[in-house]
Amino acid sequence: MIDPKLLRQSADDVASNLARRGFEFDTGAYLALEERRKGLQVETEKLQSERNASARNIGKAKARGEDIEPLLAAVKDLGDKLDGNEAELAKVRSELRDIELGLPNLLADDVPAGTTEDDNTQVRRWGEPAEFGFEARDHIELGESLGMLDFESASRISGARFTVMRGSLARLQRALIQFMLDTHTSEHGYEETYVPYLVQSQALVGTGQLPKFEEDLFKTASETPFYLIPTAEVPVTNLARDSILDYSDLPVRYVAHTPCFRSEAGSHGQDTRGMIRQHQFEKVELVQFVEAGKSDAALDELTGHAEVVLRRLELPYRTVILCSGDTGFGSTKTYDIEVWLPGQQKYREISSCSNYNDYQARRMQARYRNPQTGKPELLHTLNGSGVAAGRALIAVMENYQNEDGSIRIPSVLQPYMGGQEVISRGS
RNA sequence: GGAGAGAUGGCUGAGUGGUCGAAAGCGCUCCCCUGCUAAGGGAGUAAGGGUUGAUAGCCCUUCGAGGGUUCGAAUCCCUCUCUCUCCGCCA
Repeated sequence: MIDPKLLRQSADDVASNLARRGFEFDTGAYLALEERRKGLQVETEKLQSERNASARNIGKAKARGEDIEPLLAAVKDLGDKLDGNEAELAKVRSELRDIELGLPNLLADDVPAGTTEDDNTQVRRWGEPAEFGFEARDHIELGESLGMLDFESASRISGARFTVMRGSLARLQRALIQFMLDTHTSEHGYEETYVPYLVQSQALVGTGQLPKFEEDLFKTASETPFYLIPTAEVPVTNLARDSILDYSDLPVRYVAHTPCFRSEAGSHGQDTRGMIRQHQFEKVELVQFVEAGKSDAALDELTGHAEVVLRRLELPYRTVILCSGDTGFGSTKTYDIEVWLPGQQKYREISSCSNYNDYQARRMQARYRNPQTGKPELLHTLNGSGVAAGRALIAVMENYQNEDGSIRIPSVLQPYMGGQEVISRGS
């Protein structure tokens, strides 16, 4: 959520920033509603103040043993008037809130202009795509010929966009997850967390998926519905919800491995083959809470933490900064890390690292105490994939393939594979 | 699933219709005293919001959540959620 004070005072500045995303903010309608809110609130609070004063007087008079009937008569109409005002105010406030929750975050100044992902710009590149002396296969072909990737069974069980993995390949994904968690906890200072995979709507409002993107989520049919998390960002970031962190605890760094569930509504026809785009996938997520003013540096640092994983795995990648039109709803600035996939001859997203500034923190009242002023201030929240395990698995398969269809295991993963060096049919 | 108890400020914990946003203790901050790995004295110390040039005043809201009764509710009534204890069941 954008600071409502800023919206009131500088609505046009906000609108022109949001226009960079292609988002249209109707400032006139907002400000008119805001004027009504102001009038109603002042009026309502005045009435509340009157009610409180007279209630106190009645109490005192009663204590003195005086006749309170005249006093009661005097406040007779106050209650009804107040009820009406309060109801109207609540309505206006909720309309304002609906608008505010529907506004994306302000973009950072250095986000490049653009409309689609084609306008994202590369900020660095690492490694060189390997030359194979044969035609590189994609992960589907590799996995199926190894007998370890089974889309047929998956579709029989759950339909499209699911995967069944077997044997060493299933283990390899687990190895990747373990390796990533260990790297982030022991080298990058993250605390490992285990969090719920089912959350209530308020948590998703806090991180920004709701109310706007409900169609992307899976929802249970229970009486109070649960949503399946689309990313660990949701439960992990909500750890700071409604709390005031000690300054000395900052920066807070959490890492979590969770499955992620996405309906992929609206992406019909995209990546229908293979396990690039699934309803369920594994991801290791990095989350940071930092003090205001330190989130820019933290984003660079967090992105670097994700990149370390790919370097250790010796997977060629490039890092791009998302353009204004491609930056996510709540993000002020996002770096995507794209890994080289020989089977597609393309760089594909494997991590997305974003600075949310105080946008999520305001939605969930996540604060820290400023030691200078002693007052609570909104945290800045960041998150990024460190990295998506399913896609990392694809990247390893395709980049480490041999001509005979076997797959070498990256050396950093071998300890997690009981020393195994190659995955071949039957092993 | 059954029975019972509870939910109050950073923490512990009083408070059962009328200056209660809330005693006391702990913690924390500042000051004084003391001059030393201590103790003592004093003051302050919830959050959110509105108004405003203002982090000055003033005002509003909040004692798990949501309703209700009342001139007035932390206190009474209803619903819900959560926590704890015991029993049952269970990975």
